Amino acid sequence: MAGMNISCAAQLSGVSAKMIRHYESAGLIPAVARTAAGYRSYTPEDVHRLAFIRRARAVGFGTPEIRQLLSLWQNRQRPARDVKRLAVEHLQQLQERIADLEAIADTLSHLISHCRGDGRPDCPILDSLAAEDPEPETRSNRARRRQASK
Amino acid sequence: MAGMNISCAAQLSGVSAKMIRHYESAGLIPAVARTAAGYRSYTPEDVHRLAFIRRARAVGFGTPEIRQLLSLWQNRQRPARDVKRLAVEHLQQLQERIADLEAIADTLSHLISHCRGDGRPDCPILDSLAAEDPEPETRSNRARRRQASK
DNA sequence: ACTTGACCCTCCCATCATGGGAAGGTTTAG
DNA sequence: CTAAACCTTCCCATGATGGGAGGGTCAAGT
Repeated sequence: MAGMNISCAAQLSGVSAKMIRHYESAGLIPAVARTAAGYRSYTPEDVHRLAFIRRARAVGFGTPEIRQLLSLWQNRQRPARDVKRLAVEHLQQLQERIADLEAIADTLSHLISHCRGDGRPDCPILDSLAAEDPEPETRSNRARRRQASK
Repeated sequence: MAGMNISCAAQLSGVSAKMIRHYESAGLIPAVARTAAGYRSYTPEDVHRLAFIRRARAVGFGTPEIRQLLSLWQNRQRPARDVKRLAVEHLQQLQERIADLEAIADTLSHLISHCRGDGRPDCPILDSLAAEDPEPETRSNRARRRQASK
């Protein structure tokens, strides 16, 4: 019945109007109904779908994964296995990113702890960045090796 | 003397030719010398600077921070304090991102552990994403609160 | 000398999620 | 009837990175 405006749908779903249009153009949500004047008109179901997307994004899923999640959600016959596999893969990616960031943070805090940080110019942080030889263990390093070993 | 080609500089510095041009247009490195034909010509110093940038990026610094690091590096009179402050701020950001990702990963692995993942369709992961009410603790949540409390 | 392959150049486009903003039409309350 | 508050589409920007097209250049082999 009462279709609502995009800004109303935005408030109810917690997704900005900007992003709602974006998701529509990205095909995450089907094109909704329009009023005579061309205004988008949302049903509560549309809003529910948008909120689903918001929550999926909040746990870090990207557009392609969300697309799959939505289709699994719609499908009453889905095997929970498929959902779980998707989630586990995503979790592994998250854990990789966390490990990468932690390695970086460790390197950095190591450097920081060796820097007196007073008014004098000598600083092991800059020294390390300027170092000729040693290539420290970094994300891009390991990513490169991962690539190479594929 | 022997200025080198961009691909040579790329190999020596570990920065792709693509990114070298990019850093130049972004102003991270001054425009280098050109041959008569317009080819960029790099000195060992240029390469050193590029490698500095690569290492700075490897510990996660972004363009603006690297800009500052480079100018501190050039400046023989810099106080180590300034370098350290930059690094500490960056480390804090890293730790925030790590905490955010860990919160997400925790939520996700919690959901996963409750999903049998067999051939049947009921799945707490989808249920949670479709949930009407409870808004789980997420990065965007806290970021929003941080914004709001500023 | 001439061809060929390996370079180099500059632009443009795409990613991913998000927002800013302009130009212009619509609706609604005063 | 007007002004505010909507709505629409389209373009641009972020940040790091790569792909590719179209076109010029250089070095080595014939």
